[in-house]
Amino acid sequence: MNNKGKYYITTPIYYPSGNPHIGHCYTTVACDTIARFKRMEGYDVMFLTGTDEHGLKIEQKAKAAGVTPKEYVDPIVANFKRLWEVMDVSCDRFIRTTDPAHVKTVQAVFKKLYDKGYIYKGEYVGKYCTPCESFWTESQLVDGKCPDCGREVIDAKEEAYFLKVSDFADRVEKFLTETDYLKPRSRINEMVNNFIKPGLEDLCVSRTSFTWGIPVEFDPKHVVYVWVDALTNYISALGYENDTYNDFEKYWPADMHMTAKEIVRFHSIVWIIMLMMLELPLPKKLYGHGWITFNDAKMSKSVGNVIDPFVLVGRYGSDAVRYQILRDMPYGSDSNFSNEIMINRINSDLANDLGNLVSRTVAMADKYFGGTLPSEREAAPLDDELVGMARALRDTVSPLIDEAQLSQALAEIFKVISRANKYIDETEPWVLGKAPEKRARLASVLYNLLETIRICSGLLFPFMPKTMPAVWEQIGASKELCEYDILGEFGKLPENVTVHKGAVLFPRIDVEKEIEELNALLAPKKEKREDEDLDRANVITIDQFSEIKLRSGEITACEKVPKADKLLKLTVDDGRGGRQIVSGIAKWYKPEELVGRKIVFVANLAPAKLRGELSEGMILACDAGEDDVRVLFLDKDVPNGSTIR
RNA sequence: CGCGGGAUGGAGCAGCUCGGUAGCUCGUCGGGCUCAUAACCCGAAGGUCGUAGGUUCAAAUCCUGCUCCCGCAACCA
Repeated sequence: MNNKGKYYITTPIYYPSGNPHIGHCYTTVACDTIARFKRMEGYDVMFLTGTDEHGLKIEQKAKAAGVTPKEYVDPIVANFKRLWEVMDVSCDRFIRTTDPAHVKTVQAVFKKLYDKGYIYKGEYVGKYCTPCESFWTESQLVDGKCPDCGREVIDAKEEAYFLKVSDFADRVEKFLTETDYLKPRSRINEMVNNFIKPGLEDLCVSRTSFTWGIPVEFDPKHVVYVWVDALTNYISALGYENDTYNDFEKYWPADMHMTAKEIVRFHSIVWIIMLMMLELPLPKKLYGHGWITFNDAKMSKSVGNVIDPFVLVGRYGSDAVRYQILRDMPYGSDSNFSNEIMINRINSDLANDLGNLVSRTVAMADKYFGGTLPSEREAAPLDDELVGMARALRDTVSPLIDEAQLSQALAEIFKVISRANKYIDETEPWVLGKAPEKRARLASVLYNLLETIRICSGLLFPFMPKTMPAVWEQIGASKELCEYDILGEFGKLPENVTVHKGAVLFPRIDVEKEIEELNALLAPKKEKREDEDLDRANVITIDQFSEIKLRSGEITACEKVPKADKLLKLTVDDGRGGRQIVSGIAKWYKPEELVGRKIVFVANLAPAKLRGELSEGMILACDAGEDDVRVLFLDKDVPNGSTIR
């Protein structure tokens, strides 16, 4: 194997506020497959993944759970690592933003950008509302007053550092439109039209309102905020500005950053600008993939449709899960996931086509030749198409891998597998087996099949690293015979190859039975327990509760807020002359359904402007299952304005 | 008129850049085969290519209007 140089590939670092889900699996497994393929091709690969552990949300969750942020995050990070092990993810390095090396790099990068004048302490005149203790930008103000409480605001200097991204707008736009960096290309317009053309706003890169983060060295009451922390992982993990690692020179720039589409924005604009500021080489490719959706809804913890990857792997094996999610994700857009889709895919492709092809081929070699092929051969024109396809396969697949077109790559491989199944029908080995004078012809047929399987399984190895070695064992191929260099050649198995019948590679799954069992298993009891634990850990006193003034009220008028698809504007009789409340329930209630109904509202909530409409209070409603919300209605005879306690 | 993507036989998708036979996978039905994990192979049924116009000898493909879905952004107090 000749060395072709280096290849650096990264997943995003994941936010460990909850356990990993199937969406994390997709990105990571896709990168793993590419990493394995590039290694096979002879590249010196660095495959990085990790976790992004700082931030307000984790600080809050930890507090609620009564532990330190690090204590909160550690077991979740361990879960990520365990999942990657179970999924056969061959990452070379795992970076945590809490690693001392990363901390050191972020501080150095922050200082460097500051020294170069790209990071500055916010000096624009911020508007500050003293009672609310909140900063506002000019554009957020309502009639020049605090959008929260409507009171006067004063000029104040915001204590935050900003990254001066605006100066680089032209250069990033040029980079995005004139290079091959961002894929799929349709995202380029999206980025340019949405974020660059309207004018890039300087990015807030430090916070003083929470402490769970990397302190700014020269101004320790600030912690570094999100993107400067998170994006820097791609270079801190190589040892840029730290001594823990030392392969920055070797691996940077990245050959492939892969992310889901929602953070393409930060990887295509902010990251590029940061690197320009640091005068570092720019990464070569960013692929923004779609989401795995479940019944057409975005994968989300709150909707409760998370498919536990551990359960799936436990039932079908890591290779089958890897195969399905990679096969069904179209390039650049979303893919739908359901138990049924997964099982059907496993059955039809892996069990029926691939597994069965291996099984029938090996069985025939066993039956007709006692497992070892004789060396006589007799070719026929019928062989040409299959042999041609198998020989060309490697060079068809390889460029697809470079473009992260994994689904397409699998489709190409399975075309050949399909052709091989057809070839068996055409050549009718069972007929040849009955005629002693056709021995040589039969040997050729079986040999062609075994060779086709060798090539396909070799190319499938990066996708399904656990099962393919079992295939090699069965067709009598050593690992060396499945190396990349000879996957483009036909006829590498020894003439007198010996097969070994083995266990069924991918057992067929009984769809209906399996779905029943899965549904029972995947009932969302786990989520609920987590919620309960949080409730118990997060108790308040009766005094705290009584600070919230709940009152009854009657909706006397109701209309949609224009240009807002979630908002309804309610006029509520509160027994004191009435008030207006804006509520985000337009999706579930029509205005006319609400008029005349009695509801519960929070009477002492700070007023706010929503989409230009004043809202004084909040009406109570509850989550009612997946994507449904029900308002709490009261009996008709409750007087308006009564205290609720 | 905030930005973008989509609407193709029962399901999921390709085709549209460079107009001229609507293709693939799954499912359904019929047949073949028996080496194989009731798997494999062949064939058939099934599509006004969202809608209304326009350009053209000819439009799924180009142009215009409209409807509906889906992301992002704003907004769920």
